[in-house]
Amino acid sequence: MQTPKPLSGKQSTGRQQTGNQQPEKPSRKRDILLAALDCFDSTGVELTTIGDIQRLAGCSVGSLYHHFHSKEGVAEALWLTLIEDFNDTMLRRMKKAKDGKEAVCSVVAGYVAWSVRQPKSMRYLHARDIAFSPAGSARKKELLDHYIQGVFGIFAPFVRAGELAELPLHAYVPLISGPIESYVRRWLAGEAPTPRQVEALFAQAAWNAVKGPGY
Amino acid sequence: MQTPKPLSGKQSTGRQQTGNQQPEKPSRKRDILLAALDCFDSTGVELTTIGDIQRLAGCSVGSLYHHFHSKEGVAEALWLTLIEDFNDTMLRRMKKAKDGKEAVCSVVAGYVAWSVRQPKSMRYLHARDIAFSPAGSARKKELLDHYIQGVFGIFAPFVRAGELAELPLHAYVPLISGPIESYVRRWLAGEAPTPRQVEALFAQAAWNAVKGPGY
DNA sequence: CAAAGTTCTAGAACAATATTCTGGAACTTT
DNA sequence: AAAGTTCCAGAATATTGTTCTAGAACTTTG
Repeated sequence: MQTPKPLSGKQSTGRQQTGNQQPEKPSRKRDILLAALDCFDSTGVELTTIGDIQRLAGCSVGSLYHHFHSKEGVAEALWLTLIEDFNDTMLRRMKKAKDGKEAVCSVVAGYVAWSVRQPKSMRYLHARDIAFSPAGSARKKELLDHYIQGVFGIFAPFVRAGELAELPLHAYVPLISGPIESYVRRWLAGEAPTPRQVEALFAQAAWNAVKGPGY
Repeated sequence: MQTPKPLSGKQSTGRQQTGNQQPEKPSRKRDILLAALDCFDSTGVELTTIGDIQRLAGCSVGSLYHHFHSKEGVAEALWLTLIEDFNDTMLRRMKKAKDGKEAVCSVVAGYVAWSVRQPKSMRYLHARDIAFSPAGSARKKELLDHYIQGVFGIFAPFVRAGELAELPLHAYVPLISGPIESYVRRWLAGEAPTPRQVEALFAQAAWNAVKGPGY
């Protein structure tokens, strides 16, 4: 039902609507990523064929390869797009926190909220083992650094104030989000009930794990 | 350099040593899995070709397809083999614990020890998104149930004794092993120093998260 | 506003890779 | 020791990823 039209008329060949360069609506490129997520989630990246994506996105092979270098390229771009959205959402949420405990809890709550809102995306972020290209790898590092820096900016004051304990730098994230991450992973695999049930419990545990000596 | 020999002589065609049905040494099948782990770890499952595995294992295509149905079949078998070994190792270790705290700490220590001993294996268990066949899926569930049951058998007494808090069933594992799992994942990705440094800290945090009210 | 340039799309041609198939060797069983 | 089974090799085949050519829609420039 996708592209039975011959290349004669002017129906749907070439660009459709491009006048708008606003944040949302590059359309084709986005369609492809969306379709890819669906395919990858249901079939797995390995078993998903270019044809599957192309068919679901309603585009041609050429179009797909114009926007992305390869199948791995699609997988990579999708991962980077999702992680960027996830990071931004989390940071925005953390910034609203008034004290250390609120900040810690916002991480747990944010993680659950984003996962519940887009389970396929979180499953993809979790499960996917991507062979990053040099460029993709650089972009990934860039995003990671930006996120780390943001988190650091938010939490450092609380550590200085003694609200949070002084721990090895790399210990904070696992201590705070490790449990909920682990739980959500199981939930997404169908092995546990909704994370809403344990959200408060895990937030409290996270706070206990990193709170300062006086609290 | 692998198989330049013609099929004339009697050098290396057919079976080599099969007299021993002991736990270790099915040789060919094992060779293939080992080679696959190396390839998958360095190149990623997607980009690894049958030829790569075959070449590294020093076997023919036919042999590979005799033991496994497909490339995904190799990936699946490898995953199941590794998770089984991991589960057994962990259970054996947990069983030695004399009290609740020892049991909890043994999980963290065991997780680190296994990961340090075979980083490639743990990286594969983590990263790999497998499209399980019906049979593989069943086997996976079987292994999971067996493990859960084992863990339950070990921890239940401590819960009854009040050493461990009474929590939602699915909360224990994430609370205990979530943080170290998360940390090890980062370490394996080259984003954090050796887990030995935080092992004690994380064990303590795990204990705090699940210990009973009186402790 | 027309012409040249650019981006985007389509689908056929091509290349790489996964899988099947045939023949035969080594081992096992009777 | 003969029949049956498991295992292995490599060529043949099928599937799927990627490249290529042509042309449509949009953008820019004179």
